[in-house]
Amino acid sequence: MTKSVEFIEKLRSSGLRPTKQRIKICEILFSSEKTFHFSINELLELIKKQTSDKISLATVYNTVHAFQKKGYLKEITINADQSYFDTNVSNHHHFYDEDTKELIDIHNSEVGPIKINKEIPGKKIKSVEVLVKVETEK
Amino acid sequence: MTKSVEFIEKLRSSGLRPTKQRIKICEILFSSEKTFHFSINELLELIKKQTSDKISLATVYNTVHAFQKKGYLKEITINADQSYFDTNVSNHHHFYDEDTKELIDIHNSEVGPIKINKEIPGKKIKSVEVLVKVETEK
DNA sequence: AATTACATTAAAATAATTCTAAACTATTGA
DNA sequence: TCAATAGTTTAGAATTATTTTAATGTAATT
Repeated sequence: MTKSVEFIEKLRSSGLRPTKQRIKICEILFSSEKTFHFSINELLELIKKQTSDKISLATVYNTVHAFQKKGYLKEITINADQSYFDTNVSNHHHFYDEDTKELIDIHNSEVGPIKINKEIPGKKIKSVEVLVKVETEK
Repeated sequence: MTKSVEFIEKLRSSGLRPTKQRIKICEILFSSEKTFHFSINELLELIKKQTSDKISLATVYNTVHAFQKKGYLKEITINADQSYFDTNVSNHHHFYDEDTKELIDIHNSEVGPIKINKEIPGKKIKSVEVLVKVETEK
């Protein structure tokens, strides 16, 4: 359980002013060791549940994007319907169940080395992400 | 170069009425051996260029989704901004250049076997897709 | 404490996509 | 062949996610 002072430090050190909205969002996103996935609307719901003073939708968008730019959040793109974010910013992969819309982490160590036998001159690999689509057996 | 009669056959055999809109879209998408990626708007542009009678936006959406459901198109999700579709429905992977927004196919044979050392009881793997993000070297 | 630069906000704007319901057309079967 | 029907197309309205605007508020700097 990280404390507000640490979030203030984290924000300030990355050039973001520690406003009460940002601190609150940090608390929601980064207090637990456990990482998780969320959509903007799910985050809004969490905010509503955890605080009485409301944070505007625009601020939630701004903050999430700012955190993403700083590398505190990672965007996950599963479908084009909506953006999802991941508080796990380490290099990892995902299972996605199209039936249940569930998204489950696959740790990097749970995927064997991936060999890409194709090169494009002038282009350098930044990341390799695996998405495993699954179905729930009936 | 596939001919209209074949598209009519293809449509009919998959339970889709061969309307002139669908036949035209088939011609645009499936006439060449080469596969390609497109967004709905890009497809609209292609339609405008290749025919005088216009096809409504709703029909383009309907048709693309119908073709996707029948397995003639595959949706590719790179970012949440927009949907992209691929006329290459075989199992394959992609390079994506975030600088140039370019999307390049990686044939299945160009990726080594991918070992997923994680199982989720009750869930069966349907597909394994690799997205390799690249940057253009400056 | 005053200034300045950055943040937050509600509301409006935008963009992609879906819905609606009326008009149209391919198919079916008398 | 032709009417009935079931599926299709369409323009435009509706919806949804996201971004912009511009006014107000607040943290940092002097």
